Parts: sequence; C-alpha cells; structure tokens
Amino acid sequence: MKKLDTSKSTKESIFKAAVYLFYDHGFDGTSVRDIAKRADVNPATISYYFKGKQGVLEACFTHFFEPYLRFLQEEVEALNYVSADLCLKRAVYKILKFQSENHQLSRFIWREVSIDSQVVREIISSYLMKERHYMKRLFEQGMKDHALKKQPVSFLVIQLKSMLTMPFLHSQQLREVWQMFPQEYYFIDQYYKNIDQWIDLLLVSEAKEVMKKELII
Amino acid sequence: MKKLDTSKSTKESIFKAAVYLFYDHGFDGTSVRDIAKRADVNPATISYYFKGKQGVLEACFTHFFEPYLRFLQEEVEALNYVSADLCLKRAVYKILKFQSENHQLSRFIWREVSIDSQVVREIISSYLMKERHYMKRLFEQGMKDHALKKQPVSFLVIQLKSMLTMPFLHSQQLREVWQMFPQEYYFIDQYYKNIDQWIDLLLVSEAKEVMKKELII
Amino acid sequence: MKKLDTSKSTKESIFKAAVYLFYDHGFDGTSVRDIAKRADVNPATISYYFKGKQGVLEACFTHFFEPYLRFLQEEVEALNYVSADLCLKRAVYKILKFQSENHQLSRFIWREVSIDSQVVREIISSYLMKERHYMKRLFEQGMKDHALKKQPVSFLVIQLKSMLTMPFLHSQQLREVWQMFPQEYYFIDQYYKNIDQWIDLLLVSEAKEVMKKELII
Amino acid sequence: MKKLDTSKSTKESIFKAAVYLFYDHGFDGTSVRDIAKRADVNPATISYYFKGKQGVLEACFTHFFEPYLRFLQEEVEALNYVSADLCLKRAVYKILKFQSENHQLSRFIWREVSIDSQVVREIISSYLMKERHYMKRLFEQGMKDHALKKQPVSFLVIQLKSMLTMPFLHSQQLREVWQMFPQEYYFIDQYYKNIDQWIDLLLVSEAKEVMKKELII
DNA sequence: AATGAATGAGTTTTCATTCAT
DNA sequence: GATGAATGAAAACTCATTCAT
Repeated sequence: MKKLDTSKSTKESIFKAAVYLFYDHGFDGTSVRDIAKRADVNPATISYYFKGKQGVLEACFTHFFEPYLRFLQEEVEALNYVSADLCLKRAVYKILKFQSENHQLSRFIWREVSIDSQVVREIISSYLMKERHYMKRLFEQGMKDHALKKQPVSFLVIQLKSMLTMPFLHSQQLREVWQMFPQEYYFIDQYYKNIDQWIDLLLVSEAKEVMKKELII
Repeated sequence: MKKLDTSKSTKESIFKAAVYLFYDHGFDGTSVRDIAKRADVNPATISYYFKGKQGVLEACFTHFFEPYLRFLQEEVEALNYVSADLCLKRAVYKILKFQSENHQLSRFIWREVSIDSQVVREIISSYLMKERHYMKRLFEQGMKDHALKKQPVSFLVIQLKSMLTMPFLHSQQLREVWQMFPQEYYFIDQYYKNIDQWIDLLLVSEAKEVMKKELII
Repeated sequence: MKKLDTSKSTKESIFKAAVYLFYDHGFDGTSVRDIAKRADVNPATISYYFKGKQGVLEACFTHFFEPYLRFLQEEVEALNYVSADLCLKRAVYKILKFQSENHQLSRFIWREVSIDSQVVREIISSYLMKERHYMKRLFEQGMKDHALKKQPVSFLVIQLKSMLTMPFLHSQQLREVWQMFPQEYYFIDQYYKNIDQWIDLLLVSEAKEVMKKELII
Repeated sequence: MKKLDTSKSTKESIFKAAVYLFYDHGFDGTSVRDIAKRADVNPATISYYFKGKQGVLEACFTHFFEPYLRFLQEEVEALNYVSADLCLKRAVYKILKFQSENHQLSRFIWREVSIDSQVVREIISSYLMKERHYMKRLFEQGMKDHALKKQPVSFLVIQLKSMLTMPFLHSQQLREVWQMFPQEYYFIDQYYKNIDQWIDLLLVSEAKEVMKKELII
C-alpha cells in the first residue's frame, strides 16, 4: 500500500494531481478526496501540506502567475534596449510557450479567474493589476516610440489577451471540434505566426513606415 | 404562504436566479438552495420544474445556443445573396449584441464549456459541431468568391472566436481592471469596430483588390 | 392525455397499481408517485380517493383479510355438520385457491405483516386474533370429536400457517430457484395434496382409527 | 466529543443497530439517521464504514448466509459417513438454532428476500442457488440410499423451508398471538420435535422399513 | 511525515400531502 | 371527479477538515 518510489515528493504529486483534476472538472467540481485518490495519498495529507483545499488553489495561482508576470516584466525592462514591437512579440511568444508547456494549469487558471469567488479574487486581483501595468507599458512605450500605431490601448490589450488565452482555455474544444492541439509544440509556432501577423497589420506596419519616413527626413 | 404576485412565472424566475448565480459562482459553486433562495421558492420547486439541477443547466445551454446558432445560420443562408465578408461581419455584430444583452448567460456558458463534465459535453458537442459547420461555411464561401483572402480557416476561426467570447467570459476582469463594460450598448459598437478592422486587414483587403483587378480585366 | 376508457373506475385502477407495486417493492419501497404513474393518474388523485398512502394500505388489508377470514368462518360454522378434518382440509383448499388467485396481494400482505410499523399492527392485530380464534376452533373441535389426534395446537397451527403462506410469500424464489409457479392453478392442486398428506399423517390417521374403534364398540 | 469507550468497535455497533432496526421496520422503513442515532454515531460514519446504506444491507446478507450455507454444506459432506435422514435432521437443528440465536437478523433476511429490489436479488440469487443445491443433495442422496421415501423433492423442500423460516419471519405474530417465543432456547427444542416428526412421517418411516426388509433379506 | 477514524455542515433529491381550481 | 402547482420535511450522501497517533 505504501508508495515505493517517493522520489517525487508527496507535495509535488499532490499538486500535479490537483492541477489535472482542476483542469478537467474545475475547482468546485473537484474534491480533496479525488485529489488524494489520484495522488495516492490520504486526504489528510493534503491538509497537512497545503493547509486545506484553498491552499492548493493558491499554490496553483502562484505557479502560474509568477512565471507569467516575469515574462512580461522581462520584456518591459527590455523596452530600454529593444524596439517595442519586438518586445511585444517576444512576450507573446514566451507566454504562448509557457502556456503550452503548462496547458492544464493554464486552462484551469483562466477559467477560474472568471469566477466570482471572493477568495479567488483576493488572490488574483494583484496579479491582474500587475499584468495590466506591464501590458500597458508594452503598448504605450511602443506608441511613444512610433514603433506602434497610435490607438486606444484597452481594446488592443483585450484582443491580444483573448488570443493568448483562448486556445488554452478552450483547448478541449479545439481538440475535439477543430482537431488542433494546443499542447503540441508545433501548434504554438503556427499560432504565434497568426498573432504576429495581427500585430504587424493592426499595430506596426504603418507606424514603422511613419518612422521610416521620419528617419528619412 | 402562497405567492401573491406570480406575474412572472415561477419557472422563469428560477431560471433567472440560476443564470445569475451560475454566472457569478459557476455551476458547481452554486447550490440548488442558493437558487431557490434567490428565486424565493422552495428548493423542491426547482426539481419540480427542471427535474433537478442538471435540468437547469440544460435549459441554460438551450437558451444560449439556440439563438446563437440561429444568427450564424441566417448569415450562412444569406451567403447566396450577399457578399461573404458582409455576412461574416453581420454575424459578428449579431453575436456581440446577443451576448451583450445576455452577458451573464454568455459568461457562464463559455466558462462551463471548458469543463470536462461528461454530461455537459454530451449536451454541448452537437451545438459546437453546428457552430463549426456554419463558421467554416462563412469563411470558405468567402474565399471561394474571392471576397476573403485565401488562408487556412481553422486559425482564423479560433482567433475570431477568441475575440467574440473573451470580453464576456472575462467581463469582470474587464470591468475591474480595464474599466470596460461589455454589457453596455456602446461597448459592443466600439468593440465591433475592432473586429471589423481585424476582418478587413487580415481577410478582406487583398481579396477585394484582387477581385477589383479581375473585374477590370 | 385523458383516459378514454374509464370503464374500470379510477379508484380500482389505483388499487391495482398499488397492489402490484407493493408486491414488488414493498410498502415503504413504493411511492405514491410510482402508484400514480402506473395507474396513469395524478398523485393528488390517490389522496383524493384513499386519503393518503396509509389509506391504500388499509384497503389492501381489508381486501385480503375479509375473504380470508370468511373462509375460515364458513368452515368453523360447518363444524356442526361436517367432520373437523374435512372442514380443515376445505379451509386449507379455499385459502390456497384464494391466495393463488390473489398472489400479488398475498405476498405483500404476509410480508408486511412481519413489519413492526405501529400503524400496520393496529390494523392487523384484530384480524390475526380472529384468525387465531377460527384456527383453534378448527383444531380443537376436531380433537374433541376425535377426528384429530390430540396434541398441542399451537405448534400445529404454526406449521400449517407456514405451509399456507410460504409459497406465496416467497413466490419469486419458488419461480426462479425451484421452477414452481404458485399463481398457476395446477400448483395449488399439487401443493394441496402435500398439505393433505401432512394433515392425514400428523393429525388424522390415528384419530380416525381411534374413532373407528370407538364406533365399532 | 470523542467516544471514550470504543470497546465494541464502531463498525460492529453500527451493524447491530442496523440489524435491530431492519428487523423491526424493514430496510426501506429504516433511515441511516435512525441507525446512526441508535448506534450513537454520526450518520456520516455509516457511509464511512459501509459505503452507504446498501453496504449495510450487503453485510447483513453475508452475516446470515455464510453460516447458514456452511451448516448445509457440512451435512452434505457428512452424507458420505452418516445416513441421510440423520444428516437432514442435524441440518434442520443447526439452522433452527442459528436462527434462534440470530432471530432479528433471520426475520429481516427472510422478509427482505421477498422484495424485488434489483440490488437485493443480485446479492441473494447466488446464495439461494447454493441453498437449492445442498437441499436437493440432502434429499436425493437420502432417497438413493433408501433412507428417505421416494417422492418429488421440490414440494418437500418448499414445505421444509416454510417450517424453517416461518417462526422467525413471523416471530412477532407468534409472540403476540400465539404466546410462543422463537428466540427462547426451549422453543427450538420443541419446534424441532415437530419437524422431526414431519420428517419421520412423510419421509423416513416407510423408507426405513423398506430398508429393514431389504436388510433382512 | 503521514494517516485512519470520525464528524458537522451542507449537498441534491424525493416524498406525501395540500390547496385552489 | 380530478388535477397542476407548490411545499415542508426528510431522505441518502458527500465534503473538507480535525485530531490522536
């Protein structure tokens, strides 16, 4: 009955089990006993390590948002040395790759974000405010530098965020209805190209031309 | 003990209460008792009318997908008389408007669609297959008529669907983080322009030019 | 939706449905809605006619015990004119036949009799006291007349009652395990012979011989 | 809040409480809350140990049929060394004694056996088939050895089973109407004599006589 | 470090019944 | 005579958590 191979720490295996089940059935649709069974541990062990179901949820958010925000932050910092459109594109690519590599966690996070549980919101709101800050910087700096076409930022960010999250949020729909597989490495390469094109068409092209003209003069 | 004002039918008021609570807390996060309390009826009444919590869920899906698919179907049928890019845009507008008017239901639906409850999927899959069919028709007919630029359809549909659903799915994030209000009538007008622009840039422009050239010759 | 043929009164069809379901699933295992569905009436109708589930139960007991006790009573009265062993045998036969013709009701009654519901017992106890009275008379008169061998009555009655009720109480077991069919007319003929033999061997034979001797002298 | 005296294991005390209540009110007439209250535990504890009300029922069947069938099996095996009529009688006595010592369980079992719950039947049918097998062996071997009179087995078994179960099934009727007490040790001794007599008269006597004659010759 | 026993609170659903019509 | 709407009560069960070990 005892686990023979405890190479992977108990805590980690609980986390993995939780992510998988949250991904499939949602937070409210998953019971600690489900997690315990899948991780092959006693339910009490989960409370022991995570101090309750809530704690597992918080761990999930941390595991997602910390890398996610780091990618944005890196590119915002790079704005000082690299043109904004490039930074934006690199951020997009990193985020797509990260989500693809953690597609279960991603789907779960973006779904749960849309639930009005008071607890979730307390955890999340600061993350989202940071995201907003970085996103805005990326776009606004670009416009200031004429790397990006001037236009209201909000709608653009919404559109971009839509495209960044949707394939992972509705991954199963993509798989079953559209035969696309967001967790495969080649998917993000292709999908990235589409967003790249979107950035070029809506944001960059004219701006760059304007910039070129200005440079000529 | 009896209700005096049964102007709005009991069944309807249960449905409304359910939609609101599902929208806020998700299906699994909402109890029958919550719904009953909000609709000011006895919990048993819900089973009486909907034959269980499940039944309420099914009613939600029906209420959403039946109009939703009708809009798509209408425009697919219009393809015979009207240019594809226009049909596409009209479908987009109708869907945005419908979702805006039913933003609670919309958010809930698109969130729940991403949950792997076996029951949900049985209900949903046929709806989604129909959606796929109509969407493909709209794009492919357009390309055949040279109204739309030739390119792989799947990624376009995914992008479009992203943009159509996301503002409603993450409405609360939009409100709290971005001060945008998807349920307001002016939002969709503005947001529609962005998608319109996306269609023009990514899909139409060149195709129409090609068409013009062909017409000249 | 309305019943076309109301030839058989609603009340009767409710009763029939109830007997069938009680027979199969027991009183507590049957809901008024089950009965209503089977009788194709509204559940309220049952309360209307029988004044509640309880009332249906009482009707069942009446329908069973009134004929049942009448058969016993008839033979007790016949004791004045006919020899006791014959009366006993005739009672046995009548009861077997009656139960065979009402095997569903019989099974249900004998099962329910063994349940300590306070309500059931109030209804039943007077019936059972009457049964005891008649049974004792049948045996004791027989012994007084030397038609039956003298011996403690109680055990005999218990044995007889066992044999009278068991095939109907465990009818389904008889069917499935022993391929015997207590509701078929030929079954009771055969089964009667066995009880007849039992009566002859345990009760009559010696007594009759004694009687014969007495008559001779 | 914790129980101080867990001398009798919790599981066992739940089982005892359940048997008592099932005996009195039947399975469907007993709620888990009733059991929990009687066993002085939390209702959830019952699901914890028995995995639901159903599980308690199954435990009851096991506790009854395993010894019951063992007694039969023992005597069937003894057929090789001991005359069939003796084996039969010993089986009868063992079963009577066992039922007397477990009269609550016995009554409940024989009553519930007569209910057409699909679940009950799945559990039971294999037990009953085994019972049939042993019973037939006991009778048929006896007839082959001329220890028992030749005659159709089925009816005999039915009669025997009737007499074996009835006093326990209708124990309360026996007590209240006939002032007999099947759970008292002296009852089974007396009752056994009656069955013994039945066996001798219907089955053995002639056969033994035949056998004696054969031995003489 | 990890668990088995046990629970209080809460889940959905079913039940028998009532009452206006 | 018969019913549809509605319900209070109770059913079985599940849940996250605790605590002694």
